[in-house]
Amino acid sequence: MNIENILLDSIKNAIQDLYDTAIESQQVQLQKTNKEFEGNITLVVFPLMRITKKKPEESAEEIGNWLLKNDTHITRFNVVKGFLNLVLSEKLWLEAFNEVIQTPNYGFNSHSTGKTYMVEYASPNTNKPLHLGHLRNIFLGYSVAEILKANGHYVVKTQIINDRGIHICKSMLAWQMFGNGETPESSGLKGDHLIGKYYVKFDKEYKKEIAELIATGQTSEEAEQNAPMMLAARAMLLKWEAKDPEIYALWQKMNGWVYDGFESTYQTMGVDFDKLYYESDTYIYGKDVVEEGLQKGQFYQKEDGSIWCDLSSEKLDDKLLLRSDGTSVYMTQDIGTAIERFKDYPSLSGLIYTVGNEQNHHFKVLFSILKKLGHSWAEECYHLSYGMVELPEGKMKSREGTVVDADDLMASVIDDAREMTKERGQIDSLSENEKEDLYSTIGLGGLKYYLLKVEPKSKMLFDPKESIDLNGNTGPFIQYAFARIQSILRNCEKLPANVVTEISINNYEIELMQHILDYGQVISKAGKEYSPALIANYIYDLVKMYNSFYQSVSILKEENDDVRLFRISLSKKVGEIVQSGMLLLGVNVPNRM
RNA sequence: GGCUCAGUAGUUCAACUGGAUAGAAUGGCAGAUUUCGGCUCUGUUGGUUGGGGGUUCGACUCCCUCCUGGGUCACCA
Repeated sequence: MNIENILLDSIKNAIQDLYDTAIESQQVQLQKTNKEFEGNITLVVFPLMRITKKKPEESAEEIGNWLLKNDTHITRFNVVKGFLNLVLSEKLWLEAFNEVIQTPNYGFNSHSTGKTYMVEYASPNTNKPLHLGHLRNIFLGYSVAEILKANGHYVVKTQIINDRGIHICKSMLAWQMFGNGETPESSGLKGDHLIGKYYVKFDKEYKKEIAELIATGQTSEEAEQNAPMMLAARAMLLKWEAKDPEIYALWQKMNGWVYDGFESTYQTMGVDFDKLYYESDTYIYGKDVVEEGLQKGQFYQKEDGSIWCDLSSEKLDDKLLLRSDGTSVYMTQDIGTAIERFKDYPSLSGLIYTVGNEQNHHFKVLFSILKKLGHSWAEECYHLSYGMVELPEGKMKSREGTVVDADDLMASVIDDAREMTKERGQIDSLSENEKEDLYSTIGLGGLKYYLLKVEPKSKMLFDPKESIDLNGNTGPFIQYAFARIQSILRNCEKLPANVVTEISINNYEIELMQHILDYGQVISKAGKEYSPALIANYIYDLVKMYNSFYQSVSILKEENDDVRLFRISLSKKVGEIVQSGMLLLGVNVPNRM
């Protein structure tokens, strides 16, 4: 049962009857009634003025009277300017609510769309540990994958690991020169942190060398090119490409350390992947596709032999795909990798790339080229572009050491949660293990929620103090509401399958039910717009409404049996939605805290 | 310079894609209750939506033009 659809039909009938005109559903504008007026749903009559040929107030009055007479669901109405505010019967709300509590997986699309999407996120370089920017990326990608599943799609979660190139060689070289055989075991450092340490070391020594060369009279560009460290790193890259056994073994060993480190970070984060791609495999992809495109006339060749794609029809500059020496560029591999993924997963409908907004242009070009190559699925590729995370003191800069490390940050929010929960929590009955789980549920929940509640595409400010705050629009605030509901459910009698629909209910309850009825639409919209923020804000509103309701009535002590059971059922349903919605964000909710 | 995205209470974010007097949170101030878990709730304070013009019943939203700040535009990865 969809209340808006019921109203829609009634309104169409009203227009037919009153003005002898058939109208389309799109011409009927319904919205929630503003708080300051009485009513649940409001019809905006301005767009209908052409049909009624009367003043807005008059038209609204006429339609309102017709509805009152002919639709038993409408109990009252009032008109404010061009807005017709309708009050629906309590019974209608309760009937709709009964339907909600009988629907399994309420809000989720229960029948499969048959479509499969691949969501790519994380995609780190293997020369340093993850940082705050990765956290936003990974939480976003993971959440969008969950939201797509809730919409009935199949999802393959993936990442492409940038495991080759000059940056790795820098770490390898520094380790060879200064490492004395240090390992994660011998140093006690996480593998990714160990490698990161040598990447920094490289940079330091390299700068020293540059300074020395400049002192001998070289320009800074010359010095950057000629510094022995850089020459050695380049030489190492060439050896790697030639699969030199010694270098290759070193590369495998050091990457192995990094993967172990990443794995442990992902585990703490609570995210996973279905399929991994490595750049050391994928960097060769794409060349043949480009050659083939040239044959078919989709691309063109310049006199020097370089191959280009003409994108003037898309109002984009032409894009280089193969250099004159025949080597490939980033775009080449991205084209090849996309096509390869469709070979690996023939049922794929589209790809979602979770990548920062500095690559907006890159993906625009990528999708245009894929379309030009005749891949219809290019239409369903999407760049999930997100804004930079900034700190109160400005941007994160690795050179200035202001990068917030992912492992450190997570450990610190969990510590904070421990402190606060010890002071205020009601957790004496929990075992030590359960307590530790709880601290990470709260700490990480706060962090994830904080990073996801902002619209992905806008840049955001990260204030460490605020991220695990307990008040306001925060994860722990929502978790607390859930824990309180669970406390009620522990102390109540068994609930019947249905709620009695002849009881009298108040505005808090109607507002809550109305909001609950929106859940499915919110999930669907969040899926279409790839926006976890919509889910976060929806849950927050739900919890605020519930808290007001909780404060204003008594639930377990209500004497009327039917009303009490209704209020408990309502609480239970709110709890379930909070839990399922938060899980879409990758956030757990605790039974006690 | 070309293209592109953004600019909303002191601060951090919303605004159902053109709808009512632009909403929350936080901060400040003033209250509630001793309960079904106070990590709660209710008031109040705070805005020329960067400036200016236009489109219409109606603009944060669409168009034009300035101002400010990002990003991007490599035979770099």
